[in-house]
Amino acid sequence: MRQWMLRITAYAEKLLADLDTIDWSDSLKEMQRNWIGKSEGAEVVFEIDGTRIRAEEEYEKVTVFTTRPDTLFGATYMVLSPEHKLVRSITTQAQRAAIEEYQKITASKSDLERTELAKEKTGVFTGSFAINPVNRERIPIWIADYVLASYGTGAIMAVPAHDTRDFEFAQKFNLPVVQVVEPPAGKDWQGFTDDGVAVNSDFISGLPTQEAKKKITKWLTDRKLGKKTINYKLRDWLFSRQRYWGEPFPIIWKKDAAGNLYHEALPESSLPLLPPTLEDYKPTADGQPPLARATDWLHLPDGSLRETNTMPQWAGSCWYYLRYLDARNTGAFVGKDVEAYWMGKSEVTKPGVDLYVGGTEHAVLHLLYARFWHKVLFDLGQVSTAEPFYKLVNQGLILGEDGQKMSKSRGNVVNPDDILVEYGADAFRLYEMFMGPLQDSKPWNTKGVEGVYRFLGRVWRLFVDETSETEFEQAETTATDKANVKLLALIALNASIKDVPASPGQLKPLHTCIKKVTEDLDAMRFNTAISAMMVFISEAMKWEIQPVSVLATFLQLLQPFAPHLAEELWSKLQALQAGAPATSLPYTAWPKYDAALLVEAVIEIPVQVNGKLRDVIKVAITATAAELEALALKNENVQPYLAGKTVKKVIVLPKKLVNIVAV
RNA sequence: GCCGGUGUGGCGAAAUGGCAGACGCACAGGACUUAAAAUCCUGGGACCAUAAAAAGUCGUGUGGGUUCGAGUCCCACCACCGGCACCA
Repeated sequence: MRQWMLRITAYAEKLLADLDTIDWSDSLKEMQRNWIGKSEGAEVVFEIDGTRIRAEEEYEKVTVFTTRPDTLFGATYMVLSPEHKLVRSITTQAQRAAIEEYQKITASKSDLERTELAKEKTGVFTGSFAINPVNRERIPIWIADYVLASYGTGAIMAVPAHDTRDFEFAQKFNLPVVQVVEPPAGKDWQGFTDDGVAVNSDFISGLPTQEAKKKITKWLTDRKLGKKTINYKLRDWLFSRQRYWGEPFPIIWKKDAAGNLYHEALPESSLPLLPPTLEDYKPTADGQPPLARATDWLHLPDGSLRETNTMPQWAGSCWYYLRYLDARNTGAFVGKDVEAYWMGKSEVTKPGVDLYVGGTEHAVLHLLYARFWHKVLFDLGQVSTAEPFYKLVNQGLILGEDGQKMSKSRGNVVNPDDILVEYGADAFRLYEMFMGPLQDSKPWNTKGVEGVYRFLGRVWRLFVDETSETEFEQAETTATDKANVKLLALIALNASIKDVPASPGQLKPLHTCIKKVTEDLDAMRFNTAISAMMVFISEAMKWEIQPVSVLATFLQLLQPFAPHLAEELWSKLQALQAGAPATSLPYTAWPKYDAALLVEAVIEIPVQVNGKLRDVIKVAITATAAELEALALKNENVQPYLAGKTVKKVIVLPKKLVNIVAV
């Protein structure tokens, strides 16, 4: 079957290097690094003994990949993957049956079986020998399924003394183990896989691992027996599917004069290419993808044929954030100006998507694929930035009430719809933000929703007159038209809310709250921002008169957390404020706090003796270090702890604390 | 096995190296009520003590270390969560 691949491996290096330029969590970056799996090493060419008849002929050769070329002198055998193309030609007559049997067994195993049954090493000797290029030693060539055809060259040199897998294999099949690395004192050289010093290795003996690698790689390169190589675990991306639902490829197939097929991209003028309407979405009888059923669509007037594979689901998720910027643009996938405005860097916007919040389940696939597409578009000059998502936050998983992952089988699923009906969207939203840090996984607790629901109730009662609410409720029960919005007009504000200037004692808690909420929003610490608002409300409930200006500012702070409630109360407040323009909350300027209002005249200073708290004293904020020290030393709760001791030192931090060191 | 993260009351959690447990849940006591719900007030880490308190001792997974002072910094270990896993 002919399939399409995207050459993501060509971007492996950029995808890896640019991780350093983006603000993602370490764990996420690490997952991508592991997925890309860069490893530096060398390819080494081994000749196969007995594969030439005359001296002037070349031997058959096998190339292996190793990250430890410095251990080449310790290679005591070689392993090819069972699928390696040379296996057939080098297998001797005596070994042929055993080899073919082993290949058959391997082929019948799934990838999963091959790795899960990995405890015990298996393999078969081919009967042939390779020649170690550094010392001309003959080493046996085996095949074994612990060597993967898809990685490196599909062949390895085995150094059992310094590789765990090779060591296990050598033990099982009684192959020789030769030490070529001297570990640090106290460690056994057998199975030692870290860096050490080369031994028994001719011209690299005595060199530390890193230098030994360089020297032997150069030696091999000079003699054309090998070269420095970088390998990636990242594979090219199989990008076609044989089903209907997916974007069709804008590709057509033609025949040249000799009758050979070749393909061409559709011109930009015939984009976007839409899928044809089909009655039947199944593949054709002869195994063609469903699109082949649309004969009118399939055949172009000039005799060429359309590609019938479709793209996988990933295709859309790789660029949707760009299309969203300019979704109605019929001339391009996104307008250049629009793209530059939203994705480019400016004084107000960060480069790329400002903030991307998503779950870890996308850590390697979606997030790597999207970065790849974006980089291709960037190299084509179609987008302004090299990365799509400079700042990314993984929200934590909400677990069931039992602390387990929610799942139907466990029966611990909480349906948001039920919560919305019971407590409303504001309470639901507020609770999710209040539960704890955004990035953490944490268990759901419906009682906790009641807590924030009660807080919203307190906010409501701070603003709304109770008797008017009762009237509203009665009117609502008797009303014939339940949806009558005018009934809401019955709800009146508390008489204690007045358009009067705020006192310093009222401004201080307000500005404390503005500061905390502002800072916490920036750092996405929603839980502590909400806590600050709870503290403010408890305070404001104690006041006899609530100035409109103070409550209005509070609503601005509440708006991002509980938008519906805040907007409703805001509209009521505006009626009280003479000449206030009728604006909607999200369009008002975010409040600023006045640091001067937060300063305390008298503060509490903890007094410690040898680091232990003994008293707290109240002092003027202006108290000097000398005054604090004097006050602390003569403090009656402190005195007993100084009795019979000498004061060695007194640590005084004005506005902070006093610590007396006494021995 | 390797990589990343997290360990603080009964529970969710706070805490620029400086009063551990803010805020919330659950719980207990009280007020209002004929009663309940709702609401409001009060209490609360553990231990020891007491009629009740005060005072005291211990306390942020475990063991060390740095510091006048460590939940916070350093070293070792344990447990849990997530990811990768014969990648040479």
